[in-house]
Amino acid sequence: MPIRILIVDDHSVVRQGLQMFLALDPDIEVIGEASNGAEAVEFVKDEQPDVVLMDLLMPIMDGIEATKVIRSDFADTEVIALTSVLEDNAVVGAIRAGAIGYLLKDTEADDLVRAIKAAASGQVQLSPKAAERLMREIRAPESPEKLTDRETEVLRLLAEGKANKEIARELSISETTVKTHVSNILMKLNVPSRTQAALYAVRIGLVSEDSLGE
Amino acid sequence: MPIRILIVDDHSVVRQGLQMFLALDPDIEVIGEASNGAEAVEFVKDEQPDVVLMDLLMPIMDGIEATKVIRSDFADTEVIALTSVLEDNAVVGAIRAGAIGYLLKDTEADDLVRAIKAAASGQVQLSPKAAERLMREIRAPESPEKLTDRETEVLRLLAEGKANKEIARELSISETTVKTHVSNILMKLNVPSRTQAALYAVRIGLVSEDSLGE
DNA sequence: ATTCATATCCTTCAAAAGTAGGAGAGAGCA
DNA sequence: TGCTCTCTCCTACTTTTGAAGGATATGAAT
Repeated sequence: MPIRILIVDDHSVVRQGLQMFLALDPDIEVIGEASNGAEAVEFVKDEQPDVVLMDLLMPIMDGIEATKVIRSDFADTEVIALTSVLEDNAVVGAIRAGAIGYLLKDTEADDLVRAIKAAASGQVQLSPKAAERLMREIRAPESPEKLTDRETEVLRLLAEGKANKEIARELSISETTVKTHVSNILMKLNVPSRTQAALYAVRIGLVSEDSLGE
Repeated sequence: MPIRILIVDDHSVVRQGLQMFLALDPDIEVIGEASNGAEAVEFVKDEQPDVVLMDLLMPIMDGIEATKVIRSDFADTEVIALTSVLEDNAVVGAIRAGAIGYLLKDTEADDLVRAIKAAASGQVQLSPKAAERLMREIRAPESPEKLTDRETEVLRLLAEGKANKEIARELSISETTVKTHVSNILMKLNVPSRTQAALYAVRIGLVSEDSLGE
C-alpha cells in the first residue's frame, strides 16, 4: 500500500506544486493538506498519515511547534521539514522537535520522493546544505546559547526598537535590570550591540515584520 | 493567442505549483522558467514574454533588480511580483522598480489567472495586503523625507548592525561625518534611535534578510 | 553671480548603552 | 540541606550615540 502523506504549507501555490511532484509516484498518496500547524495536528489526530511534509514558517502555529506536538503524540507519523530559507536555528530546532528530515524547497522531484520513502522507513534525510549547517552547528562552539524566558521577552521589546527605559517601564522592572538582561543577551547571542540583537530577533522571526517600527 | 508567461522563482516546487495553476486556463501559456534574476533577464531578452511572474527573494540577482532591468529594457513585458508573506513589505520597492502587480503566494488559482490577464492588458493588480501597505505608505502624513544617496548608503551599513566607527572605516570618512549622516537619517525618518532606523531599513527591504547578522 | 543641496569635518555636551562585579530572594533539584 | 538557575537590583565606570551649532568645498541650478 502507498505511503500516506499530509502536506502542510500556508501557500496554496506550494501545496499545489508538491501535489504535482508527488503525483508522479504510485507509491505515494497525498491524503490531505493543511495551511497551518493547528490544522496539521488536527489532521494527524484523525488520519495518522505516514509522513508529514511540514513548512516551518506559518501563521497560527509554526512548523516547529506542530512538529513537536505530532512527534510526541503520534510516534508513527514521521515529519519532514520543508522550508524555503536555510536558517541555522531552524535546522537545529526542527531536528530537536523530532523532524526526521530537513529539505529545502529547491529540491528536485525525485529527491523529494526519495526522501519521503526514506522517512517512511525511519531513515534520516537532510539536504546537503542543511547537513552542512548542522555539522557546522555541532562543531562550532559559537552556537547561540539559549535565552531565558525573561531575556526573550526583553529581546522582543528591544527588537521593536524600544529603549532600555521604555522596556523597564513596560515590564515594571528597573532600568538597571533591563541593562543586565541586555548584557546577558548580547553575550549569549555573541553580538556587540543591541542593533545586531534586534536584527537577529527579526531574522529568527521573534518579532513579526509587521510590527517593525510601528 | 495566449498570454505568454515566464515564471521566475528559485524553488522548483513553487515553479511546479504555478505551472499547475496556470495550466487550468487555455488563454495562458507558460513559455519558460528561470531560477534567478540573471536567467530571467536573459530569457526576456530572447523571448519577450507578455508577463513575468517574479519572486523577489532569489540568489544571483534579486527580483527587484531584475524587475528594474526588464522594465527599463523591455517595456512590453509586464512584471508581477509574487512573494511569500515575509517579504510583503518590499511592495514599494517592487512598484518603484516597475512591477505592475504585487501578489502573495497564498493567492488562489483563479485570482492569479485574473491578475495575469489584467497585467497583460496593462492594469495594475495588488493583493489586498499589498494595497494596504501602499496606501499606508502614501497616506502617512509623516511620510519619511527622502534620503540622499550617501545617507542611504550609511543606513544600509547601519542596518547591518555596524557601529559608526565601522561605517566610517568602510566609507573612508570620519566618524564625525558618519554621526552627522546618522543624525540626519534619524531626523528624516522621524525615529529616535539607530535601532529603529535599522528596523525601518529591514522593513522597506533595503537590506535582504539573508544579510542580517551574518 | 548667487543660491541651493550635498558632503565633508570640527567641538562641545548630554544621554543612552554596555561592562564589571557585586548581592539577595525564590524555585527547583539532588 | 546544599546547589544551581533565574530574576531582581545596585554602584562605578567606559564607550557609543546623538544633538547642537558651527565651518568649508563642490557642483548644479537659476
